[in-house]
Amino acid sequence: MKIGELASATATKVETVRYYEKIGLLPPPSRTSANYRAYGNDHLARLSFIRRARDLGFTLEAVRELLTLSDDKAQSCDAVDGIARVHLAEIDRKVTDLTALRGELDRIIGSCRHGTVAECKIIETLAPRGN
Amino acid sequence: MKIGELASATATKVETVRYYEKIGLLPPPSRTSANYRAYGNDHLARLSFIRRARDLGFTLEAVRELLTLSDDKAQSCDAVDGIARVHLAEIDRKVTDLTALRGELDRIIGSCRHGTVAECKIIETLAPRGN
DNA sequence: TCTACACTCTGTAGCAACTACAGGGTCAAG
DNA sequence: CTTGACCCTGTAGTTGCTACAGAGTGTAGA
Repeated sequence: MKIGELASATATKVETVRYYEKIGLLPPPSRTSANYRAYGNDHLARLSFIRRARDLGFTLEAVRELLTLSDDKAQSCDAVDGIARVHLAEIDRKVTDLTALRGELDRIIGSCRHGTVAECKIIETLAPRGN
Repeated sequence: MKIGELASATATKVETVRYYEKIGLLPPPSRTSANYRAYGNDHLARLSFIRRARDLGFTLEAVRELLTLSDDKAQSCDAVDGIARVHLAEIDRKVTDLTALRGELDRIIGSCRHGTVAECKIIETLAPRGN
């Protein structure tokens, strides 16, 4: 499989595949005589794993750990569970923050009377001291 | 006012203040004989505005536009309102995405039976083809 | 007066996670 | 035999800072 095929099979850009190789997330494949990368099914599986984890919002560092863990089949699953739980907590924090932000922004926008900038409540809110 | 005072008055790092100057968000202040930056109240007001907008999640590009708009007091407030609404929509999108993500991650974590990695449902979910 | 320490200066490099070239080489179809 | 789609390497850009390095300055205490 050439890099373009691998990329489209995993909805990844070609540059991203090369990037993953460069940072050691995807092992370097063998090369054709023309120096093209030649991928096998193991690469496809690994890249699918990476993409799926990324889609779930895991950082590349977390993905790296998950990959390492998934290679040691005999080990306990708890480390995997731990990484996922930390990530879940992080998402919860972000949702909370964004929701609070959303509320404030909504309030500010609601105060807009569509007059001139001089009377603009949005600008006023941003510059509490009258600017 | 020296840069350190301005920075602590606005809960900003000194490097960030210099960065805002470099990208043209904060006008270059006059200098003391020792080449130290000397800020006035206008700088304080402008930096406060920037920080507040950043806290509300506006990008620096949006902040730049808001600053430009706030300088033209006679203009209509609608452009300001528009920027804020676009930003609100963006936040809504993020919250929606994160909430969906959260649900999926929660489901995955809930399926963990705390056995070995070989039977790990989390890993299995990430690598649909059995890895 | 000396000296220690906190502050300031410029300039550059680093972070995450890609993305986008530039400037070349390769391959298959028509 | 040429056109176009691919592939290669390497570097620089993105956002919004943050962290140095290596220098100068200002001030308070001994």
